[in-house]
Amino acid sequence: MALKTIKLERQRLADIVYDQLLEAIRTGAITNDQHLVQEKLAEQMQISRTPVREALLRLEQEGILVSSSRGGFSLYQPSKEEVRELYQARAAIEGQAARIIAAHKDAATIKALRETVEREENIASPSVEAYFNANRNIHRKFVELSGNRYLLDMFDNIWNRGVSYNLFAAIASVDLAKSLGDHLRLVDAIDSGDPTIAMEAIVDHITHGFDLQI
Amino acid sequence: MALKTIKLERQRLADIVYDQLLEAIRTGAITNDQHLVQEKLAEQMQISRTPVREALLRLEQEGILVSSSRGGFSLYQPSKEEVRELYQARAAIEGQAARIIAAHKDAATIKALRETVEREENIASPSVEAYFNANRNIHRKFVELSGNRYLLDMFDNIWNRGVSYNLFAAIASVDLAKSLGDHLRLVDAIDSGDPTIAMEAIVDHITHGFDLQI
DNA sequence: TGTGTGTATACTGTATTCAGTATCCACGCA
DNA sequence: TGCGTGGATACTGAATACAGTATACACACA
Repeated sequence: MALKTIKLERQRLADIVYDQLLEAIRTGAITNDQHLVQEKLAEQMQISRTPVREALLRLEQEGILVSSSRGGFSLYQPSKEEVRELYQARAAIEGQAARIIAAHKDAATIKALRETVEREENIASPSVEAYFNANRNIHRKFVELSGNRYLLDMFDNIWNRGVSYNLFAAIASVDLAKSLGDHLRLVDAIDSGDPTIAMEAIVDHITHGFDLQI
Repeated sequence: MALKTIKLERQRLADIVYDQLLEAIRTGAITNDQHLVQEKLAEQMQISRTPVREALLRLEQEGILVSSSRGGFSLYQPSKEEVRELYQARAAIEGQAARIIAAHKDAATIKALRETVEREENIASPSVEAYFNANRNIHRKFVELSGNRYLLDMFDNIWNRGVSYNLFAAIASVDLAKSLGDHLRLVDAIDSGDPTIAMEAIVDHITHGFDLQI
C-alpha cells in the first residue's frame, strides 16, 4: 500500500502568467512597441483579469514593465546610465560571491564551477540565444555556489531587468574562444583562495562586459 | 488665474495598505505570534479584500511575510544562518557603494555624508527606536550617495527583511559614542579616495555588526 | 474509550461586476 | 477654419460573489 502523495503544488494562475510573460519577453514574442492590456491578455489565456493583473503588477514592481499613462503596460527601456548602474550592481553581487567562494576554499565547489564553465561554453550551434543562455548560466552558477540565497535573488532580479534586451550578452563583439578563456580565468582567480584577487577579477570581467556593451 | 494642479497622485489602496502594514511591523503593532487574514484586515481598514491581498502578496514576495499552511500570513523569522547571509548581502551592497563614492572623490558628497553621520548620531533621547532609525539612516545615506538606484533598491529590500526584529540595530551592546566614532571613521576611509580601503572599512564594520548581533 | 466519519469553519484564489478617469474624435458654432 | 464641448472608447482599481480546500470538532459506533 505505497501510495504516493499527490503533489498538488497549489500553483497559482498568477505565477503561471508571470512565467509565461517573462518567457515571452525573453524570446522576443513581446516587443517594446506593443503594450499589454489586462483584458486582452486575460482573453488570450482564457482566464479572468485578476491573475493577469497580479502578474503584471509584479513585473512592474520588478522594473521589467512600466505602466503607460494612457493605460496598459509596456517594456521598460533602461537608459544608458541605468545600464551602467545595473553593471555596477552586478559587480557588487558577483564580486561578493567570488569573495565568499574564494574564502571558502572548497575543492568541490571550484570543481563544479570549472565544469559548469566548460559545459556551458561548449555550445554546439552558436546562436545568439545559446550564447546568451550560456553566459547567464555561468554567471548565475558563480552566485549560486556562494550559497547566499539573497545574493542569488538579487542576481536574478538584476538579470531580469535586462531580459528584454539580452542586455548582458554583449553578443555582437564577442569571441567565443576568448570568452571561454575569460571565464576559466575567473575560476582560476577564485581558486587562488585570495578573496581580493577573486573579487577584482570578476569585477574587471563585468566592467569589461559593460565596455563592450557600449 | 493661477490654479494649482490637483496633485492626484492616483495612489492605489494597495500601496497604502502596504505602507501601513510595514509600519505596523516596524513599530511592533504586528508581532510574530499573530497571523494576518485578508478578510479581517480588510474589515479593519474598511476596504475590500482585493488591495489587502495585493499588499500581503507583495510583502510575501519580499520575504517579510510567509503564508502559513493553515491560511493567513505571519512574519517570517529568518534563521541565524539567514541573518548571516543578510549581513553578507549588505556587505556586498554597501561595500560597492563605498567603492563608488571613494572613486568619485567628490567633496560635496563626502561633506553630505559627514553631516548625516553627525546629525543622526546626535540623538536627543536615546531610545532603542531612535538609535535604530539613526543607524538605518546613516547606512542608507551611504548607498544613496553612491547614486546607484539599484543598489539603493536592494539595500531597502534587505533592510526590510529584518524590520520586524530591528535586525541590524545591534541595540543591546551598542555604545553610542563608540558608534559615532565608527561611522565617522567610515567616512574617513571613503575620504581617503582609495576604493579598496573604503570598501574594506565598511565591510569590516558590517561584519562587526553581525558579530555583535550573535 | 477510542476511532473514524460528517459537518462546520476559516481561509484562499479566481471570476465577475461596478465605478471611475484619461484619451480620442466628431460635431456645432464663432 | 479653429476651438470648445460632449460623448464614445479603452483602460484601470476596487468591490463583490463564487467555488474550492484544509483544519477543527463533534458525534456515532465498535
